[in-house]
Amino acid sequence: MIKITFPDGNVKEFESGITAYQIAESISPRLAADVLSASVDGRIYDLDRPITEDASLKLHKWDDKEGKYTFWHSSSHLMAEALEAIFPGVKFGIGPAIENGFYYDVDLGERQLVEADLKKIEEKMIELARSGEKFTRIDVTKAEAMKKYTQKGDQYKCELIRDLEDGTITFYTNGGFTDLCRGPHLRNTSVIKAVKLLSIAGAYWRGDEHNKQLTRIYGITFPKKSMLDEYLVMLEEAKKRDHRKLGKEMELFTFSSKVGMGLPLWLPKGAALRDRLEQFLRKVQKQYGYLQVITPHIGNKELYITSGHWAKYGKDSFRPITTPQEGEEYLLKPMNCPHHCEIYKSKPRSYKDLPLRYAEFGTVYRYEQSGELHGLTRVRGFTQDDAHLFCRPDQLKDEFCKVIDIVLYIFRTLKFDKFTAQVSLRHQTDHSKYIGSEENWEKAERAIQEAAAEKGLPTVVEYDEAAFYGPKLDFMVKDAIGRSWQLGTIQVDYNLPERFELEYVGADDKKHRPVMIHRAPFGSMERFVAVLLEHTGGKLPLWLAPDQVMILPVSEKYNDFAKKVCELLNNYEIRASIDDRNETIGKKIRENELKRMPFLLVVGEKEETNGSVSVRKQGGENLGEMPVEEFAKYIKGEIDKELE
RNA sequence: GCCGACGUAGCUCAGUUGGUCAGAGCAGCUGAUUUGUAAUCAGCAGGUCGUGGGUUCGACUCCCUCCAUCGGCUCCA
Repeated sequence: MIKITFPDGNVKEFESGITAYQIAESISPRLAADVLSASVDGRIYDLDRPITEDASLKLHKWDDKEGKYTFWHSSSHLMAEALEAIFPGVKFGIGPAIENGFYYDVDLGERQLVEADLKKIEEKMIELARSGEKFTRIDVTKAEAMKKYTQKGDQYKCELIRDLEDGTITFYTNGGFTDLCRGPHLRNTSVIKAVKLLSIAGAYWRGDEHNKQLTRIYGITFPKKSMLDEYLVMLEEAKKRDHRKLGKEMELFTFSSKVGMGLPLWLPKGAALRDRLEQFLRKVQKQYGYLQVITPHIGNKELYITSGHWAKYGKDSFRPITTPQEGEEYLLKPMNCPHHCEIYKSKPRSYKDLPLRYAEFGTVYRYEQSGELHGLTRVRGFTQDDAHLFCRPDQLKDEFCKVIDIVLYIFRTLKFDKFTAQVSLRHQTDHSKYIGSEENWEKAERAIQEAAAEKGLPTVVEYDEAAFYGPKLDFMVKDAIGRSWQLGTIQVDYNLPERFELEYVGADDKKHRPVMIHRAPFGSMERFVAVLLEHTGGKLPLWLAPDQVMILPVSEKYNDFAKKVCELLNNYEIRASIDDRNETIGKKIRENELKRMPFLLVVGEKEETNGSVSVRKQGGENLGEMPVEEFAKYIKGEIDKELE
């Protein structure tokens, strides 16, 4: 008999060799039907794999990450089986489960896969899934494994096997398809009810561009047809929220191939929106003691040799520009920190001066590969909401807390309710690649974690994710339809103070080296606007909306009254304008609704007589007739509420 | 940069095997209408069919080059 410990602490005895599936069955048939895989002592197991020793057991269903992972991983094998049936001789790379679904990298030789083939593969997958093939696991020796794939002529699998340790190699078979795989897998394919292959893409073998490019097929599967439908609706929704589409519709920004790819042009409404965001942040930063600075768009190459960026990024960057007479080399600034360091150095600093917080909406230029550019989220020229805090080591934690406060305030105001923070620390044992003293690193790593804990941030700690110059804290937000985006970042830096020989005179009258914090709560104005658009679907909060109020005269007879209303609202600094086109009121309402106008004011004979407006809120809610002044106060009140 | 897809009017998109196929809706302009909470009517104007070459009696349609866009890969100070 063996003892099985359940997540709730319960312990039950079972015969040795029992499987997770049998245990689930013993609890309830319903559970047995739902369970997809299990964790045995923290390692994921197939349901039919015998358990022979005392262990802790956790059963995974569709709702668990592990359950989905198993489901999709098995789905990728199912797809592989279908591919082999349709395209005999296909060679396989790797086929893992990913966050949303799975993919398989395959080598189809000379054959070209097109989108139309996906349908065929889907159908084959459904057919195979229906037949309820079992997944069976066998242990094989390295030699056997090698032999099989050498015979099959699949050099990719051979390469994978070469790196594996003998005695740990397993094969999984479903139907006529056998794959090198660690597992775990579903018991059989019949639980896969809905299949959608989403796209085809190229992917280098092992992610190395010197290797052959394989065909990557992305897909997703579900245990219920209705779940697939929901997922497809979500994808449609995501398409509607695409910031590139919204940016065009709302006339916020555009691109021009003549200006250059990845170089956004902000249109008047977009520029105004961005300006409001900047003012918002400026105001908060002022309260937190930041000092606004301005630095030029270019910097002498020497500056970047000093900072080390030239050595590390120079060759992959925009080439330097040269002065015609002296031949001096200048770089378009790829970051603001070196400039800010020189501001720090502009005069001797005392410990009493610290912390010093320099903020700048600094526009930077970075060369990104052409294929990597994407709307406003990946561009070649962008403006960071940058600031550099120079402080004493003992001030680090406090400064960190304050930065977190700013980030949280921004998230709260802009209704990013779901977020997490990633703490990126050094490799747990190997510290050879990091600059800065052991003592300072420990202090900083502790400071970040304590600050995050004090502020109640939900955090995930990742080792070996720190930059060589310091640990960092990155913020991830979830948008309204559940997608994750990385926004702000806070980074500790020991490198630049060293390289720029930054100093302050301590209370002991000796020279000390300050610590630097880089931080950008938005990340960049471009990226933030993009995420905000996708989060809100274009329905921006009132205080940010490019237009807040549209006045709709019932007919041209009331244009003069509309003008008066508009002026009055403008005097209250409300962004109002008049739709005085010669159109029916119905059409004006429809079009302004489609433009997501927050408030529509209908004015006609009744309103002119009463000096009032009839208020319609975006979406159709009718707030009724009210005096113009009252509406002005109402809307100001709504804006104040948003900014509380 | 690499692989694949795609590029027709300001926008969204039709255009069959190369031969009345240069089209529609919206937007724009002109006129009529003077409108009460999601599309009033009529007319007009808009495109070297991304670019450059080639095949052909004839190319939006077939082939090649380049450019841009989209989906990925790789990278991200």
